[in-house]
Amino acid sequence: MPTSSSTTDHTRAEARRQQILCAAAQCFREHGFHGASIAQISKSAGMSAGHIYHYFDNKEAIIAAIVAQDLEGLLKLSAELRAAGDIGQALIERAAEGVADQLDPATAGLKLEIAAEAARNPRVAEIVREADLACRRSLAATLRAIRSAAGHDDDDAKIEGMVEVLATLFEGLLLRSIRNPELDRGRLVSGIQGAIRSLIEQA
Amino acid sequence: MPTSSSTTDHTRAEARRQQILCAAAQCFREHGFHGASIAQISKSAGMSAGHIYHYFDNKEAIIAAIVAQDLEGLLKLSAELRAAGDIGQALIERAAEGVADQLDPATAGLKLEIAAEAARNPRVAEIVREADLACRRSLAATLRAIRSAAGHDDDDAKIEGMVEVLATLFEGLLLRSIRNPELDRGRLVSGIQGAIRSLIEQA
DNA sequence: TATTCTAGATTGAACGCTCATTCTATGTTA
DNA sequence: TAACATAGAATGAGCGTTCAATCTAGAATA
Repeated sequence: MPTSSSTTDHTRAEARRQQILCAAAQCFREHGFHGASIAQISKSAGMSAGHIYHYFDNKEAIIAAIVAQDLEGLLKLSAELRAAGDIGQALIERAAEGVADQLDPATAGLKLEIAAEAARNPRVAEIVREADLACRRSLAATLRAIRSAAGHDDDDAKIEGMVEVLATLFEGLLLRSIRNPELDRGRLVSGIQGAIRSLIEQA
Repeated sequence: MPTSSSTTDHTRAEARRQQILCAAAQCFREHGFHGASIAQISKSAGMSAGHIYHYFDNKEAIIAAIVAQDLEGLLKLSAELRAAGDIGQALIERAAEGVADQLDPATAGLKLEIAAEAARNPRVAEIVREADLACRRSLAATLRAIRSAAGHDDDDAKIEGMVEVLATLFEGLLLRSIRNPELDRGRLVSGIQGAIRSLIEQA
């Protein structure tokens, strides 16, 4: 049964790859992309350092895979949002979850690391910008639906501006959780919700 | 004249220190805290690697000094704001400058690097959080003045919530400039100004 | 003024270590 | 047996850091 055996191999290899990515994500979170070593990652993944190179060409490829994996979650979330029934209500309700998510210091650290790396590594920048573009498109469609349901007729530029402000708001949370870890999360959630509401209800 | 000679020495040493910090900031911007080496920094500063250790105990001390220096600018800006005549108007006007500043990719990269480092390095985290606290206090006093001039009587928690939303908005810009470098800056400025206006005019 | 003294500025080589990566050899499985 | 999985040692480069040796320029001395 050659098909099944090849499938098994593929599955096993894929599992091993995932194991490396998981270990790498943890190491990157703890020490940063350049602070984490292959030795640390391999130890955390339970295999030899050399063996890592059976699955990834080099360290940068691991970084790129982590970045891509992290941004996939972002795309999935924005797609879910667009599929909701009452989109306007969903946007504000899901905002609460989204805010809580962004305020988790464990994930925030890695996301900031990714952004900082994107500022100097063109390979990472490309991945990040591609995901951002897809996310903005999805969010723009969502906002357009909300606005036209409320009787507004906006041009593209206006919608794009609203998307940027919304994105700014969400991404700022990543820094807040680190700069002020004792912040009142509940109050911040309702503050953000208020800001979103007045954003989408503006003239 | 022993006093003058000692002063000269002190000035020279301080200049040399600053020279190192300037070179380090550039290297950190280009390669990150852990990607930049002492050899690179010393070369960029025009001195030997060993000589750096006359001015700083180790690499982490350089990082800490860069962080402290970067955050000083933040504190200065928030102090200036509080000293303005019509504070409310000043806040919105200065926001334009502030947004443009945050959107400069050269500085944004270093600031994100600092935040990411703060997420895992307690020494850096302490510096960052101290500066954030001072900044929030200053901003809270500013907002309180604006609100009470407009006839609102807010409790501390409400003001703190507004401060957090404002901070979230500004800090989000650091990520936007990297994730979407072609964004329409003019439109984003007015979008942010609108959000600030409705934030400080809320019920 | 000419000479010596001195203390800080500065260098460049050297240290021990860790890095990312490669290579070789040995299991393992089908 | 053939192909893949895995380990672990080896490699050369680069790391942060130290240190003994020089340079420099002003102070003290004569």
